[in-house]
Amino acid sequence: MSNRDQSLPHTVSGTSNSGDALPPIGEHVRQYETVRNAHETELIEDYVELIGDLIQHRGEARAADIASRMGVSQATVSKMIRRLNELGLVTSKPYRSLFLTEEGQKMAEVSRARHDIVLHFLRALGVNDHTARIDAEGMEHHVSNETLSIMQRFIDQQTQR
Amino acid sequence: MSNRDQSLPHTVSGTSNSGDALPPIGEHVRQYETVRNAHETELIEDYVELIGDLIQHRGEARAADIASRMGVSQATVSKMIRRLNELGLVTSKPYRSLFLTEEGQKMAEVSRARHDIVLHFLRALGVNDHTARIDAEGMEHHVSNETLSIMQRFIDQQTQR
DNA sequence: CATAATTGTTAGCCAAGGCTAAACTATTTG
DNA sequence: CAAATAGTTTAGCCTTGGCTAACAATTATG
Ligand SMILES: [Mn+2]
Ligand SMILES: [Mn+2]
Ligand SMILES: [Mn+2]
Ligand SMILES: [Mn+2]
Repeated sequence: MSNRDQSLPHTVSGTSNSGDALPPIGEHVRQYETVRNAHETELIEDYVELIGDLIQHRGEARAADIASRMGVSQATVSKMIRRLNELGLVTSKPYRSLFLTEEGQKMAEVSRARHDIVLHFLRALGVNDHTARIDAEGMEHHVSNETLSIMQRFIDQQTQR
Repeated sequence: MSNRDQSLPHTVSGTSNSGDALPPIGEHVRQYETVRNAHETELIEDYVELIGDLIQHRGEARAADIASRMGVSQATVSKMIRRLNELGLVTSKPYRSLFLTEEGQKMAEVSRARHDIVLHFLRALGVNDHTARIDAEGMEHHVSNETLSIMQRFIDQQTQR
């Protein structure tokens, strides 16, 4: 299993992390930093997006539904809702269902739009719907606007042809 | 996936999270679960991959280099190395540089191969190299094997034409 | 070769995101 | 309408992944 053999014959197209020298330190740091930053907002975005979806499709967002859809305990959801509250993304009265603030709605919208682009892109690429949904749920938080608009272009090309 | 949807004029290509009913609970849970699982191994993979790269390009992997490339304190790296040790991925003697175990090398290889495919794919798609590197660093951990092999196919098509 | 600089480790702190168990509130139903 | 059920919150625990400060070891240098 050495790494300078022919084990990856097809990836010849250009620069690669394995074949190349390491990136300059500054850029390398920025890569990891960007990922760390994304991870700080990921879960929040997923919650807000889900709350928006529940309101839209079910009329209301209740903590129990969030818990069962996320596959997580109600206690976990309750704690998270307090955080979302402190962040000014939702409003909630005790034992009542949730509402998104203006800011929360904005975030839900942006997140859902991005999520949809990634999902549609994967499907346009030829990925099976089930897999595409799973991959999109994680990928969506790590896709730059530049990549997003290229994905959108790709979707448009694939679908109107 | 459900149908009966006439909203969303531009996203016509198929099912969308926003226009559609919510996914069945079981599948929805699996999406989030997959992301949570990925997040458990992400950092580990990045460390191991970086250690492999440092050994390959610099001859050795020292904690200080890891810290400066990851943009993180030496204490953080030291703590993480203990974990990698416990996981059987690296061997290390105090104040000495690091080595990957068999298992660590395997993980480094797999991670790097996957990372390369994602990076090459983004570049083949038309994403600027700098952006592609940043996006790939996060996306790589959320891409299924199915999607990976479709990406590889895409790369091949783009480059030999 | 003694000291300075660099590198690595340890201790102790913090926030996030999980969990279970127990208490509390609201809703449904006999 | 009282009791049972369902939903929500709180308390307290755990792990991960950051940090700073203090200390220890190694390596470089005058
Ligand atoms: Mn997501
Ligand atoms: Mn992620
Ligand atoms: Mn990587
Ligand atoms: Mn990565």
